[in-house]
Amino acid sequence: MEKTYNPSAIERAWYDRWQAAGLFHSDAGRGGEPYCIVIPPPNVTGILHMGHALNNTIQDILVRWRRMQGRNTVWMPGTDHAGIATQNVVERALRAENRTREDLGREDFVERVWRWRAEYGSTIINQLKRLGASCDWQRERFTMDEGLSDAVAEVFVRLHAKGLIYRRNYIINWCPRCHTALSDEESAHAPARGKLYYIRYPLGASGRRAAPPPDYVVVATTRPETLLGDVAVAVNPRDARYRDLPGRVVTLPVLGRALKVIRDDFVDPAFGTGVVKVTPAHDPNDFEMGLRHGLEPVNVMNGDGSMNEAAGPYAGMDRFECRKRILKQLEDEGLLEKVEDHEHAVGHCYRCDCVVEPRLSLQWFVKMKPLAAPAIEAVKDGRVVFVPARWTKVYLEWMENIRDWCISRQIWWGHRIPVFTCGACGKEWAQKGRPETCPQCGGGKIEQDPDVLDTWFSSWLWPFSTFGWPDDNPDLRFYYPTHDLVTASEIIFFWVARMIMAGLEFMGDVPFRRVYIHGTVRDDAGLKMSKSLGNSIDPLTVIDEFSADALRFSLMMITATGQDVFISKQKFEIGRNFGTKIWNAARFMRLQGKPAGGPLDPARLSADDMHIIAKLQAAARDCASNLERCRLNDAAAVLYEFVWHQFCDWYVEYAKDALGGPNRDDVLDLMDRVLHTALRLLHPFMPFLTEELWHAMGYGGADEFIMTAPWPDPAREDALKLEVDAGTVQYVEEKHALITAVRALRGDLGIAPSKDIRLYIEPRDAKVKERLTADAAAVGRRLNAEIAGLAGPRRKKAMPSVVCALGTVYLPLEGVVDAEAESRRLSAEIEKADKYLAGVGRKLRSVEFMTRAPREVVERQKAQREEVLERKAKLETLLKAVTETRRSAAKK
RNA sequence: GGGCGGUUAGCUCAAUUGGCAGAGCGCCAGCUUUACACGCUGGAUGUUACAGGUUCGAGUCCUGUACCGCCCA
Repeated sequence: MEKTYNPSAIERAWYDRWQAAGLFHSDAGRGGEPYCIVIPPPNVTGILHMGHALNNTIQDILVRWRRMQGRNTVWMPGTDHAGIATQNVVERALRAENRTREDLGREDFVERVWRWRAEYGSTIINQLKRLGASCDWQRERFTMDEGLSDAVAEVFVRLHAKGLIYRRNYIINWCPRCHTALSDEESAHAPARGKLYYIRYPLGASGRRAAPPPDYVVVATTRPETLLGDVAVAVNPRDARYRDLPGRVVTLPVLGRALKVIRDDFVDPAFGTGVVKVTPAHDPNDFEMGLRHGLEPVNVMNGDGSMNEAAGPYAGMDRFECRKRILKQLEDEGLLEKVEDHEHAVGHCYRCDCVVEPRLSLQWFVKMKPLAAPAIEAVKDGRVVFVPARWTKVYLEWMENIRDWCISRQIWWGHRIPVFTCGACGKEWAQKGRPETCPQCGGGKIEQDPDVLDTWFSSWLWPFSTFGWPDDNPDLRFYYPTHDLVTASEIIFFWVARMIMAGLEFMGDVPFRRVYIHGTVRDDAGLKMSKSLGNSIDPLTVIDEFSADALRFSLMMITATGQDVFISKQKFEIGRNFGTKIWNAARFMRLQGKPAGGPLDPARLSADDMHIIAKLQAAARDCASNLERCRLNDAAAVLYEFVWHQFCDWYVEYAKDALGGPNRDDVLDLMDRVLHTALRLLHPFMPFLTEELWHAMGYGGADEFIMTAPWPDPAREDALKLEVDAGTVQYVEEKHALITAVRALRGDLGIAPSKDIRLYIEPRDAKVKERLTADAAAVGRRLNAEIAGLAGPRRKKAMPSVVCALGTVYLPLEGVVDAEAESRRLSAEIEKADKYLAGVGRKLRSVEFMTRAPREVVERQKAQREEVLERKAKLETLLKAVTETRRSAAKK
């Protein structure tokens, strides 16, 4: 075995062997208790980033743990077709050839996307394999697969039949670059520093005499180019300033159109001047206002963000250029009163970050309220649980204010909307598959709706479409509902909420029982990692540099449950160093030879043996309970503490002595049992290293794997079920404290670590004396000292000493003692004790504390006071000896 | 504007039901100690953001303030 673990070749080899042995595959026919996770399908155009690494490490840990527990475990993998993103990628490639998708035509373009997918679509899947993800790859699905497409059509037809899908001319979010409608969720609001333009709209003729100057009203807007689509101006009915305005007519600048003045509660008198322009085709609120007042919208923009014929002189111009020109014209005509800085939220396309344009168009929608109601219930009554629980509120808030879902997209890559129109009779209907003839008139000239569906319209079916729905089949019955869903908060509305709705609607049951929402990966400065910021750390680079195990373990150590995680390269040293530590502990054991084996004989166990067994039991228990609660960082920390600090720092060091004595075989055996158990506890976190060591240590045959070894079970394993005496454990802890204290004293006194010294221990009582007698040699070696006596020194004159729980330790260092320093040290200790006693004394003298605090708390305080009093007395005795020594020295 | 989260050691974060605040990293000192310098030993470091309140007792519960972040409108 090498001095340091060399992971790269080893990791690839084990992953291949696991796959070859079929260990990732689950078969419903095998029965048992299922455990199922469906992967949040990564975008087929995606490459692995730290968010994926975190998300999938968590899932893999849960899955590997359940698999070892014997559950029939499946982790369903796959990718989604990412309609807009994938289309963009392929269009970009076409552009390089100076071609457009229109040049190719719809059929050839879609064919071209499939070819792209065949070539590049498995990049992220292969990267997940490098991470160690134990997905059931035989089941890998893609949202455009035949089966999943069938599920999409089935769902559309069912909802359409129920009246839950409708088509409507409505204001939606339009991305002028991707050239399609977006759902509200896909338009991400980002604060933008814009301007607020105050524009004069001349007052026109009304029934009455013209008003005295000024003969205009001032309207404030952030988007002056949309004034071309104005059909009215509005004021709040309670706004006293404009009581006389409604009923009059104003003239739209630039185009000279006559506009009504309407009164509407929506208008905020505090915004701008209190007079707003009403542009129903280009603003959602104006659209609603338009409906209330029967105004005919005027659409002034094309799908690509250029102005259309309704924009008059500005037709054909880009929207931002148009803004500039209009402002120039207004200024020239003296209609631009002023311009203010104005910060406001602007929608951006979540795929291309382009500024989203609210646009009136004919789109398909899903009516959400009826679907939301049961999904709200499912979370309220605990059928679906969020971890951490605070997300419940976020979910419910959104669900209770849910708006209809715009599902049509004006792109080509995706599931085509299964709605058909007869060219002969005009009949429109939804159905699966391609109809030959019109069901009404029998005509054969049939047109399919050109639009495709939102990608999330297939993702929301993922927990059951991947198992073959709508066909009723054994897999679906066995694995559904799944157990845990692991995802990030960004996706709660997009995906989690919709899956719960779909599961209840189409399966009649929730899609999963628990949703674990983990944090966002950020860089060291707290910024979200993103390609555009250039602050991302590539997980593959980390794997190359530190190993997948190091990446996984480090991520878990630093990611507090549900909190955001701050990452720098340096953080991955945690996992790498830990891996090397384990590797070397195992290497040490191997150098010592193999144990004989056989059952554990409690009669042959020393106090240290008992102690490490107790710690192992606690680690196994705490690890499992933390995994149970999704507290993966706590589980990782428990294992780190146990392996490094309990096992390596204390037990292996103890073993170094015991190996030279009569208990050699017992110690070899126990170290082996501990490592054997610890490796299994660690396997979900560090699958590769543990598998490698499992075989290197000979814990399984060539065709056996730690991956499928049983999870440590306290009911079945010798060391785990052994009952350990609490007094023995306490004794060892106190012994460790004594060793640490004496080491510190040596350090204080500047005694070189290599210098052999003698020391006396005056034990607390006979029982401790008996135990220390057996341990004297071992304690001495830990301190590089000889225990010269266990009755205290013969002459109690001044010498460096330290008071411990087990007793007082004396270092007889004739002539070396600096009496003054020793006196200072002891005084400081006494002072500390006094400070503590003062605090406790206050409490114990307080009538309120004594009468109101629970009895155990009072008892604990009393016991602690006794302990500290005793310690103080010992310290005082020591100080007295030092003082006497100093006095006699002074006399000389 | 509404909601949520956060503010604890130099940094990143812990702290079960309220009971004298911990870890990792970093820092300082020492170390060829029978695996490990990706290591070993020891050490220092806190007005728990601020102001009130409840309580025998508050990092923890309540109210308010400030700042940071996220989500929604």
